[in-house]
Amino acid sequence: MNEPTKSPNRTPAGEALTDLILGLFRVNNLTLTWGDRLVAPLGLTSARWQILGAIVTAERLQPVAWLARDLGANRQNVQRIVNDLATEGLVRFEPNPHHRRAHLVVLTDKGQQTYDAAIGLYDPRVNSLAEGFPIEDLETAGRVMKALRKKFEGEEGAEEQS
Amino acid sequence: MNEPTKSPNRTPAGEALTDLILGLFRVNNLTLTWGDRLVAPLGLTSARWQILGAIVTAERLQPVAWLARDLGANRQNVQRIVNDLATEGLVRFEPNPHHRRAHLVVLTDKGQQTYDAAIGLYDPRVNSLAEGFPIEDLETAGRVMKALRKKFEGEEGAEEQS
DNA sequence: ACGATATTGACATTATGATGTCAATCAGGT
DNA sequence: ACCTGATTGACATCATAATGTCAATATCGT
Repeated sequence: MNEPTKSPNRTPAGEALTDLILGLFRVNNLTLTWGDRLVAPLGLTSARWQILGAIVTAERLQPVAWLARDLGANRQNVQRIVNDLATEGLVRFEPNPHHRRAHLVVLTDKGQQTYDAAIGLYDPRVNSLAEGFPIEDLETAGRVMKALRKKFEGEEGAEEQS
Repeated sequence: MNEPTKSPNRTPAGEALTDLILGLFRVNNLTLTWGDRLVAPLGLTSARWQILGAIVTAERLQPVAWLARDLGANRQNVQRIVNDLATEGLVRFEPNPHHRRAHLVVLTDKGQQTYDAAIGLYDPRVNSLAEGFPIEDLETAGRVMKALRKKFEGEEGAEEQS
């Protein structure tokens, strides 16, 4: 349809990556609003749902700051959302043996049920969304994301001053 | 490292897409902050840069609302940013032969120079970021994004009431 | 045990994005 | 020419994300 962004001193791979990034921005936004609508009946949002997911998939109980790092999100925003979730009874705090202030975040029964309900809504939708894609393509795209993430996070870590 | 989100009634393709989406969220955020830092010396942000890009790559001059739709962004926010850019002399408005209020957005010389400078900073960085990737993988990932976008936008269009 | 550094939650502020409304304007049909 | 509906920019409001600061606490080295 259109040749979005041409540039003389860009390698073919750089061109392909640029195209990928621009597409990625769009899909990110579309996915978020899609997710928002999907779980809105449960009183969730994409952000809340993501945080619940981080709690569920973590191998051990974690304080808020660790969840934030897992998600690559801001500590303060995660804190705010977790506090909201606690107010609504989806999560609660447990004492942390290793830290007096940094309480551990746990799903309540209601939180677990809500999360399960979200997954229940999500699964059939993502299945149908994935239909028609060669699974290797989805996996390739996933691997590219993981590799890009590593590269970015590597660059960030390399910020040092003499 | 970990098997993020398992679920019994999810197809293998759905599982792969889920993995892709979760990775996509992260890479989106990382890319945006990466871009913000990159063009900050020019007084730009990722968002401003994207809008300048939309103006540049559009085949014809467009009013703000069209740019917003091109970007898949909110009309009002794009309007606000474009107004800011106009205040700073990066873009200006030209009369629209077909509409008295919907002025056309044009890059000023300063705007063009700023955009070129951004590209000048970006190209070498994206080239090195793309190094090590098989170009077919990047292209596959790009195609997946485009296809997903189409699916989402197709779903949205199908919202009708009797 | 002590001191230096890092982490954490609370709080405050700002920046950005999302949503709703309104009047002006335009396009299409009659 | 008129009416209807859609588009557009302006404005207002709210929700969310980002950033900075602080005191409490923990960790590490000595």
